[in-house]
Amino acid sequence: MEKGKQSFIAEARRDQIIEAAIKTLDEIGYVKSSLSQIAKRAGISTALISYHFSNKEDLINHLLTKLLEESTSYIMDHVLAANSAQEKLNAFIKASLSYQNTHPAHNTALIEIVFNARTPENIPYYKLVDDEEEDPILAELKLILYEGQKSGEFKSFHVDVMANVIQGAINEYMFTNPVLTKKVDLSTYINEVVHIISSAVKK
Amino acid sequence: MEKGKQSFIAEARRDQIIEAAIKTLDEIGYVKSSLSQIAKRAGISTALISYHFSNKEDLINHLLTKLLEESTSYIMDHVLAANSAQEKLNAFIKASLSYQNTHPAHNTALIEIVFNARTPENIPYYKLVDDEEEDPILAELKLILYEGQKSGEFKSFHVDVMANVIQGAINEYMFTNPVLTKKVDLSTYINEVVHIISSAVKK
Amino acid sequence: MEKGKQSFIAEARRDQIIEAAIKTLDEIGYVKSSLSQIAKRAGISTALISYHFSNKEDLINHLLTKLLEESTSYIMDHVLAANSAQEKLNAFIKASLSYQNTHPAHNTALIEIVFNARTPENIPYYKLVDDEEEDPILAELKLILYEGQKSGEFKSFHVDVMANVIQGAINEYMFTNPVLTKKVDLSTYINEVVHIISSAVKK
Amino acid sequence: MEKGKQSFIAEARRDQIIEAAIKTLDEIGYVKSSLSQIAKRAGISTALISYHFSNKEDLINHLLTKLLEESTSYIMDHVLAANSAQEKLNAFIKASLSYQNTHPAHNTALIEIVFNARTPENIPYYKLVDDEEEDPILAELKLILYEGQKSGEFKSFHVDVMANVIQGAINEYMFTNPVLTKKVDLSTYINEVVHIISSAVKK
DNA sequence: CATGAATGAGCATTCATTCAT
DNA sequence: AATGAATGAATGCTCATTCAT
Repeated sequence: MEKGKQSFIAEARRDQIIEAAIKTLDEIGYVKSSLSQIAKRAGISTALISYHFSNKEDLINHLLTKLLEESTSYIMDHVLAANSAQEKLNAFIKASLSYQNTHPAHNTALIEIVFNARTPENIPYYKLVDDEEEDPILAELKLILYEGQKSGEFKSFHVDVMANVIQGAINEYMFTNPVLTKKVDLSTYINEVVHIISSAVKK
Repeated sequence: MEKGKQSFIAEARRDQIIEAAIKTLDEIGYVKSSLSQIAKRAGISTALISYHFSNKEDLINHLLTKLLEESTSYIMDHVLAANSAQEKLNAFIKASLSYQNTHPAHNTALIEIVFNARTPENIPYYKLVDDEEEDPILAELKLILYEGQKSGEFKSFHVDVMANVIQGAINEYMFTNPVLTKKVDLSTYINEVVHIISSAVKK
Repeated sequence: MEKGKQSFIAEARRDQIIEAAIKTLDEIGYVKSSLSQIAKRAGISTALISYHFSNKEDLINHLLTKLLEESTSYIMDHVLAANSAQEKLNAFIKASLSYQNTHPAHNTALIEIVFNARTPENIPYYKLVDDEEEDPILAELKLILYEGQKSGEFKSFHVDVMANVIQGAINEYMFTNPVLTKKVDLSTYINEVVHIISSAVKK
Repeated sequence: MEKGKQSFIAEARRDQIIEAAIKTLDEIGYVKSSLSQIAKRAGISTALISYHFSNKEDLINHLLTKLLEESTSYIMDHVLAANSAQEKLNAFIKASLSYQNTHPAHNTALIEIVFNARTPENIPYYKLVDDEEEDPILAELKLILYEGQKSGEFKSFHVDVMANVIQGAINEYMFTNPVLTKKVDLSTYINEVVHIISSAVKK
């Protein structure tokens, strides 16, 4: 398995570069995150990044995919462990918010990319990612809400809007972290949001 | 009053530059919004921007202040016209969301700055702006909620969290504009959010 | 004429850069002629070249245009001063060869560009320039030959081929300069070529 | 004879690389012909080129030697088959021009190298190759002219200049290929040049 | 007040070359 | 013999800023 070994080394480097990119995005933000800044944090030359990724865009896309997959699977795992629609919804909220605390750098990196990167046609990523087909998280949330309505657990409401309100409650916390955290710690925030949303959907 | 006249001209220039900056941010995003791109849209030289603003950061900060004041006063005006806490809350939600539609370029520019700019110490603006002291909007929202509770209109809930949930519901809409808008138009979204939040706060 | 003065300065800089580019091409060849090498010879920063020319390609094209115009007018001036077809032909050969001696750096720069530069579509310049419509020199040479035949000074021959043979005799000298020059100096070469070509065209 | 076998393999590799280099030069020109472009066309790694040639310059020089030897022997073969000086001269012209048609890629590669490569001292190759000692073709051409004069077939003329004129007539055709070819095909060009030169040398 | 001219610093990327395997 | 991995140097180019006019 010579080849397997070789790709293992390359794969390890790519992972290392991606981790360094996350660190860079977290520390100095998207605008200043040049290849040389990433290389510095990875302890390698900038040319090596170009060797392993065809483009800066290519690197960013790989990074974004990784971050999305990671957060998605984290949330999915917790949702799948729950049974009723209400429990799944609570698990969804809790996991989404917990992820921010357990992976702060990854979370910041995700924000930095989504709100800064643009396609070559100048379309911001934040106007792309919430496409239902491409965002399994949003799809899952809507599924939970639909099923809860079908099973009679939840009352009637506009699913798309409710999903957006829930996502907003989750996302808003991570943007306001430092100030709000002083007053409201994460577990309190989770409990309160779960309570507010529960009473908004429960029959 | 030669000096007064000069200030007036200078002030007009500064406004012109700021308007061009808004247009630039809206059209090509923060990352590509160089001084020369802004100057091109203002029909002036880049050097003139440097003359009127000590820094690019200085320009961005003035621009941000203007955008915040503008949206703040827009929302405040609508809130002040309402009477009961519930009416004020509804007005707050409606005005916040309407602003996105009536001032799309300003709104996009605001997002671009908040999520891209960082202080010299590399602290992202989105971790700064929701400081209660600096964000009169958030303060007003909390005030509405407090007064509603005091007057008995609203039930008991965690005001900081509820304020965050409401802000989240508002902000989330503007990030997901293109996809969600196809399904849910603004007035529907406003009605639904008002309904959801109302039943979450009403006694 | 403020504006005239300003463009005069800019024009002077552009000329200075173009002269430096000629020197650079002559000294180190096309392949190594980077903007920084040109800037070094001009005693300015590379950024200033980018300020005055939109592109490296743009600079090269301006340079090429200048070199072609210069050599063309040099040759034309001498041809126009002659009367009969034979005299014009002799003047053409003499002037073409003399130009190489009087403007050696310009001549080398011309060769370097023509044989090295390629269009974005990868077509070498040397397959472009000898287009009759774009190369007034070749057109003039053919005209002389045609008129000589019409007036009865010259005998019958294939004008396109004869023109090519004459151009070849001229160009070949400049590629082999150092070696041939040791044996055959320019005036000897001119005399001999004039003699050879004369007897090839004369009736 | 292990070593002999190894040399044989190595020699085959070197040839393969040289062939790939010719293809590369023909397709994308000297400036863009990087080792990686050559390696891609050879189906090997760039490192292997560095293994078989000490330098890029070394590769270019081997390639040039090969191209020169090839065209030289092609022309020589045809010249040696002829008898009288006049026949030899005609064969020389015909073979030189035919080679361009029968080996177009090799011919283009030759031009690309000769007009682009420079020695470390920045002397262009086109000012080197026509050294009589290093260019057996030019030597042969002069020999034909000398012998023709000695045998009384040719009249008196300056041999060095005449050789240059003939070489110029040959070389010029390959630079102007696309435009001239539309009007004058190769066999016509050969016939006309042979005729022009014949009457220039014949007694 | 306004600009054209100018620059140093930084950018992403490519290159020829080296080296361990 | 052959390669993937790695790098320092160089490329063309853009940027925010300064300055003389």
